[in-house]
Amino acid sequence: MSAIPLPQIGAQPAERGDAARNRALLLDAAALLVAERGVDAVTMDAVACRAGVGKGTVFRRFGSRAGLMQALLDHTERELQHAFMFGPPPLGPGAPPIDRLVAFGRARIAMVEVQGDVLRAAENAPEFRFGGPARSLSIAHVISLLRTAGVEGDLELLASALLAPLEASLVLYQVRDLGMTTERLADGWENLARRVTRC
Amino acid sequence: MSAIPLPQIGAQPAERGDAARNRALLLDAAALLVAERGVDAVTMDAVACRAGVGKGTVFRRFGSRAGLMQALLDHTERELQHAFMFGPPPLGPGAPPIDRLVAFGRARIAMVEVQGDVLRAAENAPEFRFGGPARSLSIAHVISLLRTAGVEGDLELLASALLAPLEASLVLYQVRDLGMTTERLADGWENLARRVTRC
DNA sequence: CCCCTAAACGGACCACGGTCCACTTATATT
DNA sequence: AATATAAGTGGACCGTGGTCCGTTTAGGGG
Repeated sequence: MSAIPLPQIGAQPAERGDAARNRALLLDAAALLVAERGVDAVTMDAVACRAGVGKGTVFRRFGSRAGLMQALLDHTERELQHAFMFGPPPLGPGAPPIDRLVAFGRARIAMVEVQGDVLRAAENAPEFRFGGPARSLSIAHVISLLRTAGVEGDLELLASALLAPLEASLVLYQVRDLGMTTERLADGWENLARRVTRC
Repeated sequence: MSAIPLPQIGAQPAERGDAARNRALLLDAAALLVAERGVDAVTMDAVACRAGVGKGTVFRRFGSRAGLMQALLDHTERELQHAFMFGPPPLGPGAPPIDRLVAFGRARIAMVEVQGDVLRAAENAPEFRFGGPARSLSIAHVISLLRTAGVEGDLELLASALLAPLEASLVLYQVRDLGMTTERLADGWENLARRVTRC
């Protein structure tokens, strides 16, 4: 009897070559569809067809439409994360926490401005929406900033409350249906953040 | 040539008798389904069947599933509106604006506690979600309270930001998936409201 | 009482998200 | 190279929300 394989510890058994290739193919197809026909055209069938694979494969790789959208955002999301963790001030370390917080809010609104539709589509995931890794990191970051700023109280809830008005669906509604500018939204959020962290 | 009918001015041409009867039938059926089998069992087909009408009728009356849910909430929603407009303090007029604001937040969280599922299902309406009458009234109310409290700045955005963390989907996630108690949420929201209106 | 018309009706139909499972294939082991 | 097996694949299938349109009916005016 040989030893149990145990390929990696603490990681999934690694993805098979064809699987990885198909993932890339699917992401390309999806991105292309978004670019040329809008997010509504990103149908699971359409993506599958365009990538030349079966529909089942799309679901196997991404779990759901929202999961696919999430994957589509992954790059941008990581960039933002990297920026506020290691990048230059005021977003990254080095600036006063409140300035970093404000910069963070502005960055997210800017992200909605450019990726709004995909972002909103990704929010339709009962499981990912609030518990996903991106969101969790954001929450943790905001909590940390609040703590550093000396804010007291239930920081977890305060962070949630600060993040809530940055949800893509709300921001898009305010911009597209109410005609608010993103500058106004950003200023409004800064106002909120400063009020919350004041005293 | 006779005068133009003009049944009502400023109102829709009035609903036909059978239409009104069917609306009631459908609402009953939907409420019953919610009560005995949960909100997920409230399928448009199921409601139609149970009410003894065709599916098309459900859509004609309520526009969409979210619209039906909205209608299901109408009574409770009106009650809350009445309470904060005409009811006793601290929710109604007579108490200091900040106390009224806090009471309002608590009331909404309580509403989520009891009608959460329906509320969340009603939120899935691209058009109703933020622009619906209930939401508009809430916004207006909060704006008015903020103004009375002497808060300055972009009150519309501030009100939005205060309402955002009260969204049913978020509250339900915090309660059911994170195990937070509604008391904690209510206290957290009070904390937020007081910080925002402070100074 | 009849007739006319706008409103309401119903259910066939469609598109899409998601599931399932019999079949194929990559890769590790020998 | 042969084999074993877990992973991957594809597309038929399903339920549901939503649309469409030919038919029915309420109810007011003559």
